[in-house]
Amino acid sequence: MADKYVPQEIEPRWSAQWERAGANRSVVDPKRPKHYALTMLPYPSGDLHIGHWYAMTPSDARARWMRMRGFNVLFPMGFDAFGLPAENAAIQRGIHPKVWTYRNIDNMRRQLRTMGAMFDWEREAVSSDPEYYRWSQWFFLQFYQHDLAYRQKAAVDFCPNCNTTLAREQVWGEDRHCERCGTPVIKKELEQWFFRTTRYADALLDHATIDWPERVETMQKNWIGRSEGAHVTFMTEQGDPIRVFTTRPDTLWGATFMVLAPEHPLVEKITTEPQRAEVETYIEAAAHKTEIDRTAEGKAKTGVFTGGYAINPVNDERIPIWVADYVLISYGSGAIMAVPAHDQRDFEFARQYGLPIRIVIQPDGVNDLNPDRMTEAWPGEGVMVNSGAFDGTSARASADGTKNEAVGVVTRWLEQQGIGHGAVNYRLRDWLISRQRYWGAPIPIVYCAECGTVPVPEEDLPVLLPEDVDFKPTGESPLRYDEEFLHTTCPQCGGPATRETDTMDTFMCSSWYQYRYLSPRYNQGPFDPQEGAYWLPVDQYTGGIEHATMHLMYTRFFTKAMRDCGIFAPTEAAARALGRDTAHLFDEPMLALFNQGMILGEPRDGDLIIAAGSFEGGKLNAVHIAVVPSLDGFQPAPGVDTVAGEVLSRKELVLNVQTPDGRSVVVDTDDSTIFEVPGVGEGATIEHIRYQLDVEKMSKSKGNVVAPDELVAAFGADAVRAYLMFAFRWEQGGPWDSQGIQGVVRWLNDIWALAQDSAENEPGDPAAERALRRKVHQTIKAVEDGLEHFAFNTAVAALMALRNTLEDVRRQGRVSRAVWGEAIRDLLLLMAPFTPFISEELWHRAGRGGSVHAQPWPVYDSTIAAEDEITLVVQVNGKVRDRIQVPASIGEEDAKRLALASAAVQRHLDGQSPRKVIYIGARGMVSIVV
RNA sequence: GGGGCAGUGGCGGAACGGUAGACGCCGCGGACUUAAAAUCCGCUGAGGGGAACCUCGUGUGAGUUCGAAUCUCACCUGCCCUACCA
Repeated sequence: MADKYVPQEIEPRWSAQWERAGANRSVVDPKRPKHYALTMLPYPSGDLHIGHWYAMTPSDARARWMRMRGFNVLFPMGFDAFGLPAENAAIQRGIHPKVWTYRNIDNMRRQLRTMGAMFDWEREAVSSDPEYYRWSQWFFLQFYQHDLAYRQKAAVDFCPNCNTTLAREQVWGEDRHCERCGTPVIKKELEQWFFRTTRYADALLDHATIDWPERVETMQKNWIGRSEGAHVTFMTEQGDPIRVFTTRPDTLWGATFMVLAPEHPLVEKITTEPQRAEVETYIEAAAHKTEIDRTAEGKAKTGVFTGGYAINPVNDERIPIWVADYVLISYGSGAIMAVPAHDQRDFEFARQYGLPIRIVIQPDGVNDLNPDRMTEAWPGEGVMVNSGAFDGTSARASADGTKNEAVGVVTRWLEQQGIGHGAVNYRLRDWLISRQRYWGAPIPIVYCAECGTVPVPEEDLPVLLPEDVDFKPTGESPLRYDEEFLHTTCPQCGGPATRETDTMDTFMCSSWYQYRYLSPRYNQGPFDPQEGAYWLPVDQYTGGIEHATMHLMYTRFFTKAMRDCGIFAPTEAAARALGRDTAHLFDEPMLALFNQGMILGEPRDGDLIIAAGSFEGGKLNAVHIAVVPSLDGFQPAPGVDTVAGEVLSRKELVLNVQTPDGRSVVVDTDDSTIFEVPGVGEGATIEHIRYQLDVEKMSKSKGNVVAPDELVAAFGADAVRAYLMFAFRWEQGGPWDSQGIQGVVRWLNDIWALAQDSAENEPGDPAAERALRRKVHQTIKAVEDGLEHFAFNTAVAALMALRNTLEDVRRQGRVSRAVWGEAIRDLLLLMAPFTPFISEELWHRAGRGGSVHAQPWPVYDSTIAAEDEITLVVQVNGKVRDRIQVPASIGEEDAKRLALASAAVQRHLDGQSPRKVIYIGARGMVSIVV
């Protein structure tokens, strides 16, 4: 009889042993195929969350499996260590961001080690280390030299709570709130640094060479928002050009007015004196309106007439120019030609202000679209009318795939006339990387009165982040008030100069971490070309979907920009020397991507309570509240008002209680209310009352956080890993179920006993032995398929099923010691990626040499897995009517004969003769049609 | 408004167009125990029947097929993304 399975004893022992032996060290080995597995790096918030386990341990299982299959696997880990929470903690608790961050990293490193993941800690990278951000700064300089970084004054999104600017991608939702803190953003005119992501818009649209989820590709495509059309130049009466972008040049003859965005630079010039006051008031109001205000007004469009006019270049018509905030300065040129008959927004605006509507596309089958009676614009197909020489031109999709033939016809004409030309416009904007915060990598630029904007020379990097600063957020970078940091000398002329005081968006750091992992201490460049030549690119990336249009776009941009700056040149040369095909090797950072889902909080019932007090209106002012196990037999006491029911929610001192008849009653408490909660004793407070929780994200304030440390202490890391992989579809996630883990705990206990048992039944029964080996090989196949397709749940289920078989075999005791041992050996190998500790311990106890993790993966043999008897399923008119055990080798004739001979089948045939008999050998099925 | 994904037992979830509900949780019955926990055995989609067995059943309605959870169309519900994008 074996001792008890005590994961708390086994796991730390093997962790230490693996570390001593360097078991997870990955080194370049050109003789072996490489596999670079990567999971998104965590922010060091202080505590490892169950979500980290959910993201990382299945990735680890897959990486381990790849290693057992003979790949040289790199699976690194690090920390995305710059960012706002450190600064907020500093302000709230008076701890320096650096101290806070590195303390958290120490703790998380310890927690990560309990996971049993095959992280190669010698490759750990921390983005806030000077030796890391030195290279973040270096990349900035490379991009600056290649005209991929520029500084511009622009109306940028600013979060007044975080006191910093945000990239467009970090502004979320209808009310345009900050991605971090939820505060609605405002617009600010600031000089900021940008990366030219738009230069790569078309390249980023192309996902042909990568195997990424369709969902991510779609989100990126929508985000980039490519639209084809034309640029057309209108002239103001004063002779200033206004360039507009339109996807419908075929509707140019229907333009009855123009609209400029309030921020458009020409507004001031074209506004006439009588209109000036009104226009300025409107612009002022628009600038101060938040997005909430705008949507609160409903969809009603507002605007004012400038008094100015433009000439429509296609027909020389004089049309009024308006200002309206439905035209955005950030899209296209910030000016539009308005065609109310064929654009819904323009239509609404025209109706609002009584502007003319002219039909220029006549829909098919309608010969009289009337501008006075239309209730909405006609954006669809038809034929051009009221368009001079173009009348009669078809504005419909054509057979060759063109969406609208007239667009091409008109665009060619515009080009001949020199009025306009075909153009492509993108929704994507350049990436704003300046942040007015302290805890980030300083932008390596100095400003000199003589020389202007001067990049810091590479040899002067890193521009160190000073530690002794006052980092209260003011809306300007705290570095601005650090005199020592601010003042420097110009690298070009040696004269006095000031430093750029903004720091870089932390997405900059995480855009290239996959490269730093290769050689985190390398000091001749961001990464060692020798390492890169072997490991790059990342073969399998895993992480959440929430970064689809942020991190996952930035890192693709970064890699393409690095390639075009020549940064991969030495790596490419080294790769060629290794015999690798380098064509397109550095076009994309990650070849395959898989997104896992999220673990949600556990739904929970509220406490049942009986509250006594007095009613005031519909509200009970409670004097006494008792938590009870059941409301059965509850009788209201005479003389006092009582409420009995389940606590649905709590807001400070107020409870919302649902009574058994389904009513919901408000129960108010105060300091004098007495609480009686079983297990708490005297001094119970409202804090002890549990209320119902719906399924939602885990968060400390909701009290539904699952702490992995506690789970590991109670059940062991193997059980936590296996449960996370077993209980959910990985891509979907779901609510935590604290009872479900018992299933894997039982499984591991059973495995513990089985693996140390021996069958003393010599000689074994050949049929039973063949059956056992068959089941083992069927399991090999199932586990492989599961790992291959990220279906970890079915892989673990197959291993549990194998446990059930082994239990049966042990009970019946008909296999020899050798066959049993072989089954256990394969079982441990199959379990090793999922539950590395128990597998290693049992491997060791079985007296097998080396580490289970260094063994080759068992080879699946389909002949061993093949059944020698199958269940022949017989259908009559599509319904299963009989199941007959037959040899697997059965032929079509025999199967049909047996099927027709079946008593059950004969009964259902009811004397009729079959019209058709279908045999599906691969399915072991006969289908009889009457 | 636009785009995407998903609806299967009490629950998490399985099912190359071919035996629906693998595997597990919960629950129920039994064994062991002074008792409980743990463990072990059995049952566990719904309805009918003593039983063999029969009927119904994968959000709803149609269709394709010998055969549909799976494919097609329409609808309902939920979730996610996006949104004056010219």
